[in-house]
This record gives sequence, C-alpha cells and structure tokens, in this order.
Amino acid sequence: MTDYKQKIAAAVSANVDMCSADVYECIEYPKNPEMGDYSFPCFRLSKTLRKAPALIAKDLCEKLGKVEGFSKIEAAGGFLNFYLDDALVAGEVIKEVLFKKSEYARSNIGGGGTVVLEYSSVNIAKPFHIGHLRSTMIGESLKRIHRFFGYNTFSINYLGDYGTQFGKLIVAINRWGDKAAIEQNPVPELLKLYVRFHEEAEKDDSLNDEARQTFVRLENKDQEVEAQWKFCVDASMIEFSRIYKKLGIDFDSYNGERFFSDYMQPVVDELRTMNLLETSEGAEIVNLDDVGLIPAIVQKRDGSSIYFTRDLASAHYRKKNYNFVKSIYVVGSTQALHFKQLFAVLAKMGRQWADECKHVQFGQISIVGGKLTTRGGNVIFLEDVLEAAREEISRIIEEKNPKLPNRETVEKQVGYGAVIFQELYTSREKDYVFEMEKVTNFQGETGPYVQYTHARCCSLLRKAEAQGLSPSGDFRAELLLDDASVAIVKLLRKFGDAVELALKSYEPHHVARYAVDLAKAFNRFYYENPIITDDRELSGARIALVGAVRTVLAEAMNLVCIDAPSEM
RNA sequence: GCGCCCAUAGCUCAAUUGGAUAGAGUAGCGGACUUCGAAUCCGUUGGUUGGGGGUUCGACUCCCUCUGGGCGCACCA
Repeated sequence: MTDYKQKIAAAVSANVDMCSADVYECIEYPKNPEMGDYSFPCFRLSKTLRKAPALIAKDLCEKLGKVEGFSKIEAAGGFLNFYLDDALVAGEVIKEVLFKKSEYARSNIGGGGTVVLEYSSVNIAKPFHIGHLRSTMIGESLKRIHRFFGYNTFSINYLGDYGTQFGKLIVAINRWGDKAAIEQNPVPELLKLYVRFHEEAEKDDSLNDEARQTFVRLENKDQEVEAQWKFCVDASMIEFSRIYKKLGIDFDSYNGERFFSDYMQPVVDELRTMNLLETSEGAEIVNLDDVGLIPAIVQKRDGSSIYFTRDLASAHYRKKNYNFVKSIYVVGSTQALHFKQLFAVLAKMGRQWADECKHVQFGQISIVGGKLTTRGGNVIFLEDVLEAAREEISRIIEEKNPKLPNRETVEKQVGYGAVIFQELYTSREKDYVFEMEKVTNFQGETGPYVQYTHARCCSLLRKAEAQGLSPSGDFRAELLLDDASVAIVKLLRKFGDAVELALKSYEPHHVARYAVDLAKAFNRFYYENPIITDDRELSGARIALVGAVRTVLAEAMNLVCIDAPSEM
C-alpha cells in the first residue's frame, strides 16, 4: 500500500529546511475529517524561518502545488492539510485487503524475535475469579498483537504453586479433608479447607508451626508431602483448563514457582560472589539505596527462600532458554515495587537485558461488596460470569433467531466474547468495580455489537454469492464516494496504526475500540446504502467493500480474543 | 511519614502520547422496519477535563502545589 506520509514528507522536505524523516515524524491525522487526512503542523518552523506559522503554511501550500495521490492541499492556520484522492485510495485499500486477507496490515517489525509473556498466573487451590480476567486477557491479547507484527511469542502461566500456604493447605487436608469430596469438586473443597485452617489457627498457634514444617518438607522434596502437593495441582488444573478453553487460551508453559525454586541457588551464589548481598536483621538482602528503592530480600532470616528469589531465577531461566528480546509481566499494579526491585537487581548484576523486561500493570478489580477476598468469601467466580453471559445470549437468540444453526457454539462465542471484550475495552490502569449488569448488557460498544456487524457482513456476502457476486478486486472505486463508504475506507487504512499503538502502549483497548469504530461506520453505510441492487457494477463495488470490512473486523476480533461467528 | 497509580458529560469510558471546535456508549427525549439481519440507524439534551499556579505558538496530556480515592512500603505471594 502506498505510504502517503512518505509522499508528503518528500514533498515538504524539498521545500523547507527539514529532512524527510523529521517531517515524517511530525505528520499527524486530524481528528476532524473536514481537515483532511494528514496534517503537517508548521509551528516548529516558525522559529528558524522567523515567520508566523500560518504564513509558512500558506507559502508551503503554494510551493507544493499538486502532490500525486492528493486531491487537495490546504493551509488552515498553522497547519498544512492534505486531502487524499478518495477514489484512488478506496481502490487501493480494498484491493489490498481482499488480496492479503488476514495478512492485511501485518508487518515484520518483530523480525522473529521472541517475546516472553507472563500472564494469568493463577494460584493453585484457589478459585479462578473475576479478578484474574484482566491479566489473562491483556496477556493473551498482547501475545496475539506481537505475533501480528512478526514476533515469536512464548506465553507462561506462572502458577502460584509454592510457598507456606501449601504447608497450611496440606495440614488442613490431613486433618479435616475428605478425599472423595475434593476429587468431586476440587477447588471449592480445597478453599474451604484453607479457610478452616485460618480459623483453627486463630485458636491454636501450633498449627502454624506445623504448616511451616510441612512446607520445609515440601522444599526438601519429601515424597509424601510432594504427592499431596501434586494432587492439589492436578485437581486445580482440571478446573483451570476448562476455563482457559472457554476463553480460547493456552500457554506454552505452566512452569510455576515450584519449578523455578530449583534454579535459585546459582543466582544467589552469583549475587554473593559479586558482593551484592548484605546481611540485615538476619536476612540476606540486596541494598537498593542508590536507586531509591528499599532493599530486596533474597533469603529470609530462617534461611528459606522467598518469591523474589524465584522471580529472579525465572527471569534468568527465561533469558537463557528463550533468548527473549522482550519479557513482559502482566501483573497487577500492587506489585509495582516488586518489579522495580527485580529489574533493579538484574541491572546491578550487569544484565543488559534488564531493560528488556517490562511490568505491564493494571488497576484493581473490586466488587460491590468491596475488595475481592478469596478467604473472606467476597468473590465472584469467573466461570459464573461467563455462564451468566452465555445464558443471557441464549435468551436473546431464543427471541430473535431460534432456528440458528450451531446454536450452542454461537451462544458460547457471543456470551464469553462479551465478557472478554468489556475487559479489553478500557485502558489498563484504572481500578474498577465489577458489576454483572455490565457484562449482560449487549447494546452499544460491546463485543456482541461487533460480532453482530460481522455476522451482518457475512449474511450479505452469502446473499450476494447466491446471485453470483463475490468480493473481487475488479470493481469501480469511483462508485464508493458517498460519505459512509469514504469513512469506512479511511478506517480500513488505519487498522495497522491502531494495532501498532496497542503494541507500543501495551494497551489492547486500542484494537477493541478500533473494532467498534469500524463496526459503527459499517452499520451507518449499511443503513444508508442498498448493497445488492439491480446495478451490477454498483453492487460489485459495495460487495468488495463489505468483504474488506468483514476481513478486517474478523482480524481485529481475533486480536482481542473474541470469535467471529458468521451467523448469530 | 515516604513512594507509585487514578480523578474527563448523571453513569461507564475515549482522546492518534503536546495539536485545530474534548468525543463515544449508556440513561432521558424525538424519529426510522411491506426492501439486503432493528443485537441496527439518525437527531437532540448533557463539560470551568477535581481546585490553583507554571512551562509554550498550543495543555485532558508535561512540571509544582492542594483536595479526594486506591495501592505499596523487608522476611506472604
């Protein structure tokens, strides 16, 4: 596809004292379409040229005259606005989408470099609740977005499968557990036992000692305890796998903390050799005063390990085994200090790749009753949310399209998609309060809206096909000059930019919003224009446009992890 | 006490990372189905971007300060 920015940069730089690359960087998209498709702000030039920006724009406009590919160039205040030749662009863009299909707008800026993404990271023996959805979906979407740009990806579910709480859990199983009940309903039963442990430990502190000893046995790979640990992991994973399947996600690795506990020692040894370790209040720490952080604990007073050390080990393991160009941690903002410390220690160890590590943080999720507390029982299970949305979709399908083929599949695609989409529709960092009504309301800016639009495109394409008409690059673009068509074409051109913005800011919501914008533009076009008409040429042009919209919508939906059913 | 994050229309959120008249959805009101899917579309009401200073051609965006909320401050993860 023609790079029109390049054309502008070349033309402008020939007339002012700026190199083409600098001009290229300055070019922006006016938000109001009446101001053209590209804009070059002249304010910066006013210092060197000692002229008013508006005057510079005016002079430049005259000097440029006509530039190929643009129908009009206009000076407006200090801006020089460029208007694309709509018919030319429509022909070019639609042909490109139809030809490249799901490859459209992709590029290879990643060059095959590996990006490691850690996300979801659920805790064994604890429920998968609504609070885990953000990490899970942001991580998965970022994975797909990186692939879009030619990165290789490696996704890790860094399971919370280690630590003193497993000592507590195993003690509770031994004392009060009912094996059959646990096998029947693993996570809720284990959670009950965990809660009970804390209640009983209030009265009897010796339970805590017993738990600590049990964890030490686990660290020492005591076979009996290890078997119980494994039982908890396996039972929990059955439940988690079911949920990941509903979300359409799988991971390249489920190596959790337990796995990396075997890799800690060499790192600790190296810290010691490098004289980076200090003893403070009985613990082994890395002092981080020089970077304005509190010390990082590497070894506890009692000599046992801590999660910081395991994270340190896992970072090394990942660099060594996957040789990443980027390592992304999708973890809540409550861990911000932890990751600052982690990256700071890596830097102190002379790891240049420390700045290839990135903490992608997000705000806290709470529910109406306040904070999410698994132990306190103030929790909403993710699966309940997914199913509630699916049931609501089922009700709507019953009402609108009861004869829908593959109905059960579609209910899942749309219901689960609604939950996923609303999570990825807003920026990461704000806290938010989860409400069930939000995910069972499907009007307006929602996943089902985008899916509905896609299904509508598919329906049109089926109807056209029945008349021997299918999207083809052989159409007359000058028939697509009505406002709605032009607006769609402009959006189709910007797809790559939207995804790239998401990549650079680690914000999938840019893609989700793009999908809604495109759907909105299409629905307006649909309302204003009969697509399949007696006029064969006109129909051909419009069907080409519909085909292009369908393709890009489907790809955008894929990037934000929702399915694109062809009927709903 | 120190540090990080957040504050935009009644509500939920955007704003091309410093650009032009701050935009959507939702709620309210008024319209559009004998025609390709009304889970749709069109119109309309709604703003001192928490307050105050500063930086500059230009600030929701950057700096300072105050207010209000969230989180974190070594042996839990």
